Amino acid sequence: MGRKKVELKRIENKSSRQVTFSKRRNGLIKKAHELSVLCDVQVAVLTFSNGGKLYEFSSVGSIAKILERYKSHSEVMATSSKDANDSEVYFGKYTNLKSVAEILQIPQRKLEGSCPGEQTLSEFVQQATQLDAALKYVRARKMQLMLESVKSLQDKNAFCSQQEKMLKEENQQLQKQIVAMKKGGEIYNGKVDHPLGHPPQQTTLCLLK
Amino acid sequence: MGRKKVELKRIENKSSRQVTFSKRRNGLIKKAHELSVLCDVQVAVLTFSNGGKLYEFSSVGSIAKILERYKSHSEVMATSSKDANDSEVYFGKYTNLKSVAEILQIPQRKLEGSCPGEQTLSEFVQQATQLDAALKYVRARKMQLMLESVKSLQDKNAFCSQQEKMLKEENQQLQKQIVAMKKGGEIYNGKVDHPLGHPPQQTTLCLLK
DNA sequence: AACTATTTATAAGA
DNA sequence: TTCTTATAAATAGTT
Repeated sequence: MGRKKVELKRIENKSSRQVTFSKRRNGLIKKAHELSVLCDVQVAVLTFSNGGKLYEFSSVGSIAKILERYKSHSEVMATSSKDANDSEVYFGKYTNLKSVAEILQIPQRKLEGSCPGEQTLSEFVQQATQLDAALKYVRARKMQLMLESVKSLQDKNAFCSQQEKMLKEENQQLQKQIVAMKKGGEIYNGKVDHPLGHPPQQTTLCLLK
Repeated sequence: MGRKKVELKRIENKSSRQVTFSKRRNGLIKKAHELSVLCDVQVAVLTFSNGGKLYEFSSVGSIAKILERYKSHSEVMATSSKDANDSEVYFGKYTNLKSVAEILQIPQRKLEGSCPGEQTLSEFVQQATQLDAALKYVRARKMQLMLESVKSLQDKNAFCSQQEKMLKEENQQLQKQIVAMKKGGEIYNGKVDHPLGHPPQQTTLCLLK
C-alpha cells in the first residue's frame, strides 16, 4: 500500500528497512488491538528486532499471561486429550480391565484390612504390573500417534513444495507469454518508442467498466 | 476499510463477529509474515478465540522458542511436572504409591522370602525412585522435542499453504491479463470474434502508462 | 465463498 | 524524523 507495490523480500537498504519496520510494526500492533476489541479475543504480538530489541503487544495485560495460556494449551493438547483417548481405546479393548478406578479399589480395600497376608501382597503386585502394562501401552500409543502426525505433516510438506514449484513455473510461463504478447501489441500499434536509455514506464493495470 | 467505517468496539452480532475474526486474523498473520520478511525480524502472533481455539503465527520455527526466550528456566519445571501429571492421571488418588518401580520392588522382595534387612529394602526403593525420576525426565524431554518438531512442521505447512494461495491468485491475474490482451489484439486486427455470442466482458483490463 | 465500494495502511517524496 | 499524498491493500457489507 503505497506509491509502489513492494516485493515480499528483505529490504536491503538499511535505513528504509528501519523506517518500514517502524511503520509496519505500529500497523501490526494497531491491527492486533482492533482484532482483540472487535472480536473479543485474546491477541498477542511479539517482535524481536535484529538489534535484539523487543516490541510487544498483548490484549490481556501482560504477555506472560498469554504465554502461560499458550503453554497450558499445548500441554493439554499434547497429553491429556490424546492420552484420554488412548486410555479409552485401551480399556475398551481389554475388557477385563474395566477402569483404573476399579483396579485401584481392590488393593486399597485389602490394605485397609488389619493384617495384609501374602495373598494380598501378591494381588498387589499383580495389579501394579497391570497398571504398568497399561501405562506402557498408553505411552507407546501416544508416541505412535505423534510419529504418525509428524510423518503426515512431512508428506504434506513435500507435496506442498512440489505444488509450489509447479505453480511458480506456470507463473513464469505466463509472464513470458505476456511479455511476448506485449511485443506483438506494439507492432500492431506501430509503436516502437523508447529506443534509447529510458525503458517504458511500469505498466499498471487499470480496471474499467 | 470497507463499505462503512466501523467503530472500535465489540461486534455484538455473533456470526459477523465470527466472520470478521476469520478475515482479520488472516490479515494480521499476513502482515506479521510480511513484516518478518521485509524487515528481517522475528515476529510471533498468538490469538485465542473465545471457543478456546488457538491460532498462531511465528516467523521462527516454533512459538515455543519465543516462549523460551521469555522464560528459559521454566522449561524444566514445565516438562518434568508434565510427566508427573501423567502419572497422577493414571494412578488416580493412589497417592501413597510414588512410582511403579516402588510398587513392584517392595512386595517382590518380600515374596522372595530371602530375609532381606530393612536397610537393603529401603536402599532398593531409593534406587528405584531415582531411576523412575530419570526416566520421567528423559520422557519429558523426548516429548518436548517431538512437540517442537510437530509445531515447526505445522508452521511450515501454514506458510506453504499461504504461499500456494498467493501464487494461485497471481496466476489467475496473469491469465486474466492474457485474456484481455488477446481481446485487445483482436481489436487491432479488426477481428471481433465472439463465438459464443457474448459481448466483451464488463470489466476489461486496460494498459495505461 | 465471491464481489465491490470504501476505508485504511503505507511507500516515496518533501 | 515527521508530514503529505498517491497508490496498494484490507475489509464491511452484500449477494
